[in-house]
Amino acid sequence: MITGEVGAVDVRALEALRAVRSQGGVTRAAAVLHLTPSAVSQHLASLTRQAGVPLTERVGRGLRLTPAGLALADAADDVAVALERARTAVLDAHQAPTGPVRVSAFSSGAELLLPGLLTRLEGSGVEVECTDEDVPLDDFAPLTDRIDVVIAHRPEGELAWSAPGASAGVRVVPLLREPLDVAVPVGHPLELSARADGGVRHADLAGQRWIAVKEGFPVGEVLRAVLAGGPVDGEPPRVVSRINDFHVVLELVAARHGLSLLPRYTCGRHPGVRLLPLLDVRAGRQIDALVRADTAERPVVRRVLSELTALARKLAGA
Amino acid sequence: MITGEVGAVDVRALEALRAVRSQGGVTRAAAVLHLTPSAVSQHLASLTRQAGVPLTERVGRGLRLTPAGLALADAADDVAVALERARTAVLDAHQAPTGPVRVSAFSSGAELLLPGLLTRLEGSGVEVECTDEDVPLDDFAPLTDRIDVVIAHRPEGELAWSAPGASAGVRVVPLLREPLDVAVPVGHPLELSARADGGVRHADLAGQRWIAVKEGFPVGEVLRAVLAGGPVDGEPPRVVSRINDFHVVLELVAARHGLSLLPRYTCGRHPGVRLLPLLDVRAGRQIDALVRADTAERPVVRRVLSELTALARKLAGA
DNA sequence: CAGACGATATAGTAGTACTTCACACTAGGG
DNA sequence: CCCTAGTGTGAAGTACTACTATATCGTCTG
Repeated sequence: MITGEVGAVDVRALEALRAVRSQGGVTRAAAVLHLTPSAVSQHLASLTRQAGVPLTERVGRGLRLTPAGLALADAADDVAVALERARTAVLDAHQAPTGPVRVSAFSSGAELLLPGLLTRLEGSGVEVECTDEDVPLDDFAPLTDRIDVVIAHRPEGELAWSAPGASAGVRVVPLLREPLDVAVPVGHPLELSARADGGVRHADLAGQRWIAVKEGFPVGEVLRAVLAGGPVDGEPPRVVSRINDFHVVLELVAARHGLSLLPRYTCGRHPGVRLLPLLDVRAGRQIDALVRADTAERPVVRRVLSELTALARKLAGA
Repeated sequence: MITGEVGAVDVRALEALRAVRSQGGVTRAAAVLHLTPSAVSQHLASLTRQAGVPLTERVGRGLRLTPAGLALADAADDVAVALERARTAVLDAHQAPTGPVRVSAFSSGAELLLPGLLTRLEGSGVEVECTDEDVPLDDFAPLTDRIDVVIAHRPEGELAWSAPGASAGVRVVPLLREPLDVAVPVGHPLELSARADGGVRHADLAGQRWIAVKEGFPVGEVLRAVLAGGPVDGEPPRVVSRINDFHVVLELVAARHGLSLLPRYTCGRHPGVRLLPLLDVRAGRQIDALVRADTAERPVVRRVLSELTALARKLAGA
């Protein structure tokens, strides 16, 4: 027997491994687990000792899971799911799903979905605790360690949420697709030309000044893709501002400081701004709910998800 | 919040619940877990407290799982499987399957299969630890808590191993079917009549004296069923002895103390006994390997099982 | 080269998971 | 009938192990 340490693999150690994978480091993993980095490190050491194979490798001053570590983490996902199923099997079976659920959304998604969600769950015993979390694309998945249901958005078509392994064990529940329109101030030449046509075309966008979101944030790539459909009129498009809050963007557009690409349902009500559909380019964002596989087993969470999808269906239909 | 106890369900408590189900009691469960009954009882209490629903109910001076308890135990099976998968994922991945495996068989099955199994695994690094365990039909499944691979037999056709819940979480790997023949001493009238016919018929068995196995043991029911095909010649068949060891039975048959129903492959080599096939009644026993679902995930165990099935195929073909 | 930050190692501590022991209850016999 | 042998359960004690606190080492940044 070469195996230095025999005995059942510890579930908490597996939990630590999962956290390290999703958070990308011992320190942050420790944070979401409410532990000290030392404890997490010891868990990793214990697992590594049992495996005989290194599960982590140093990269810079940080840490990364080896292929073996990733494999074990995947297995750990199944363990977590099975455990949650066990708890659900009886522990919550006899009573209606109730209790606290942490839900987050990026700000415009929060406006769109959270009020309706709260209304639907009023008096149901489900206590939705809301947060707004607007983060770069790659940072959505790790949030699921702290937050049960993460409402996130991404440029449509992209696989996304497929980060190196950070999003393993995270389930993606598609909610709705929201088209992105060109936002122009009332009275803008494009508005007039669009009145006949029903929208604008790629070629119409020549020489405009644009307001985009900050680098790395979800919808930013879409604007770049639309404009890069070919240098418009030979002249490269200019991005004059980078603003994340759509309300600010709307005000800037209304004040004729530039155009922008904005989601239709969320931004369609500003009196000084018209949203003009893009006729020859397909532009949109996909809104998803991100849930960890084990979290998704909790009946309360399932309830919240079903309300969310129902709500989204209604919104997309209207 | 009514939930008195919050916090993750303990895997060891689930393990205890599983053992109580399969062993049918706290004391025996404690034995297979290498714990005291008190510890097991406390685990049950902990789970019950979290569930809010009683998981066990008293019956006589013993104990039985409630439906809720059975449901939770089923979920616990999945947890155990997931954990074993996790361990396998890495811990044993890099090395060929090796190590100790406990295998048991009922005595005649042991004769039939164990020598071949040991030969096939010679020098493979798999250390097969053999035991012979000949127990009543219902007691085979619980053995899987102490023994990795339990080779058992049952009257063919019966679902069997479907005891109240004791066999939940136990996988059945069919090995081979062995016909049961009528054993007669050489020179017996039936032997002569069978020479032309190729076997005996139900009607031929009138008025014979029979040697059966003890009450409750696997093949006993088959003899009863064969003879009960209708009172043979009006006269009810007489069972004069109850012997479990087939070698003893063979000696008794050879010494003309009665006939018996014996498995063909295992008992066909005695010089003083002829085995005559039953022509108009289908009689046989099914030989299976019983393995707990989580145990079956261990690579060494899978190796042993694959060798066993291969060996059985070869035997059935010959 | 400081200095900040990340992971890890060691020693100490607090909690918990078990055992031990004592008890309550049921079943079966003398 | 009581008595014994069996069952599961509860309370107190103990040993362990899972975590924290603290210190150290390595790596990137200004």
